[in-house]
Amino acid sequence: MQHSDKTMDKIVALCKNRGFVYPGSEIYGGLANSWDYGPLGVEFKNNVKKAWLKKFVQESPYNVGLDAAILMNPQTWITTGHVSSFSDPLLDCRACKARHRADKLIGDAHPEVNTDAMDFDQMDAFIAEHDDVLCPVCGKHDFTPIRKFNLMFKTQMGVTEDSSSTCYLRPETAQGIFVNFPNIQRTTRKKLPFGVCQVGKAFRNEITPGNFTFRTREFEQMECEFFCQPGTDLEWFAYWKDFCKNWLLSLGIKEEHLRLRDHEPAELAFYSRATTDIEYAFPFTDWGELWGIADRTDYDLSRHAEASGKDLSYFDQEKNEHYIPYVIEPSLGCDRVALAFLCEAYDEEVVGQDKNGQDDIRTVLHLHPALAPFKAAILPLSKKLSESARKVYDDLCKDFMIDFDDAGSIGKRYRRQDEIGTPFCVTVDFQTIGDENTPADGCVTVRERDSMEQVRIPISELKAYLAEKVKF
RNA sequence: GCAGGUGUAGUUCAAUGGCAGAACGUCAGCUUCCCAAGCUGAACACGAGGGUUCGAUUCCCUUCACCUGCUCCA
Repeated sequence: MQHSDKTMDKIVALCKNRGFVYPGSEIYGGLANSWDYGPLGVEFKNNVKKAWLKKFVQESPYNVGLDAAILMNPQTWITTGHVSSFSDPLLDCRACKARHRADKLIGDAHPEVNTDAMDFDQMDAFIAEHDDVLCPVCGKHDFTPIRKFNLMFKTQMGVTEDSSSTCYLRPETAQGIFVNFPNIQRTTRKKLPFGVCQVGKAFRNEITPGNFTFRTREFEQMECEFFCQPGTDLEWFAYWKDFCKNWLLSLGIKEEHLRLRDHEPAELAFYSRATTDIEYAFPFTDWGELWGIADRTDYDLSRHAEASGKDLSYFDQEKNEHYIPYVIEPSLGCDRVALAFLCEAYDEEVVGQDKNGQDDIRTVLHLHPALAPFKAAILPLSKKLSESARKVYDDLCKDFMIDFDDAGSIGKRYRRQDEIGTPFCVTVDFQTIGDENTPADGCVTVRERDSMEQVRIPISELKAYLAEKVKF
């Protein structure tokens, strides 16, 4: 598949046109960078989540699920450092208007200075006193004061607006898992290693969101926190890297569109021992991060144990000792990976020439059947067959999400289904029901999206046929 | 938030200080019946607010959204 500059525009247009994704609050002029998943989009995205949960929970010998609250005790975010440091010390160059991070500017000019130990006022003062801290763009020393961008959404718990009720929308889902670690371990009687998986919304006041649903302020994460014995963490780190990559490949992402990028030591977050990003070749950028797989050591549980005063250690029966588990965190952006699947699936095929000799283009989403919004569409060959086709639909819809369409020519309906990624079209024809001369054969034609090949199948076998084809 | 750019049906494009057009798409009817056929008809747009003007989609201001950078890392 070749992506051109226009590819992303076309995908966005298709999304809006067919009901995958609409701009949020559109009738009021929109809301910056918010997107609503339409009727097809919600099916698709739910399928993405289902496929993730299937491999990470249902079929996993290690993992269990959780759905923690978005609103957490605000102390959580003080403990994690989000309240104080989930914000970047940004300042602008007055001369050229470029924006920089103050800690990076200071670090560049004075590598010996530990900016992590400085607060914003100290950084401001340091820059004012050292005129060798220069703008990397224009080389001048003329900066605005540091502006504080706290990336957390604040809200009030309770009806009175006093500060004691300040609450935050979670900026990551992970903490809901960490604070529940003892509960989950006790109730599931799981022994290490085991993981806890969660799909849920998180909120970040990004300075610059963009690229359709790639970076949004409200987004959905699919995270696993995998707890293991210290010392085995790097082994498990490698295991989950592989596992995650294979999940993407098994759902149709091509290997050449994926890249595993190990973080340099300097790039690592302060709590992380090792981090690898799985990146995808989006049409709008060279590589965009899909999945961050991090070795978080015992940082999170230790901090929570310390701050809460509760014992979050694990008792290892075999070794007869208590210890804080290490954590491997594969964290996947749900909206991002959904977008990657769409980009991967999008294709325009030349399927012949029209009557003017122009290329006849078939737009098709080659989605994995498990991800496709509709598994099949029931298409009566003629409107006279609509009633019989309805019966097929009524029966099949109990087991599958399917569509019914009897408007327009059969070719047009095939194209519509191709464009939304429906893997199978089932046509009910005159032979299916028979007439005074021909006995009914009770068969329908099943047309496959990618090959466009057709097979005749008895209606009685249709369910089993589809079930086999769409399983993941 | 800063700098630059862009806003006309769902989409792609027109035109205009004085009734905003087309194509494709959508819907209805007729017809056809296995890969965007045909005919007839219909619905649908000047991003929002304000100003100048007899009159603004057009000129001015504000705002909102989108695109490109800075920044961000799910």
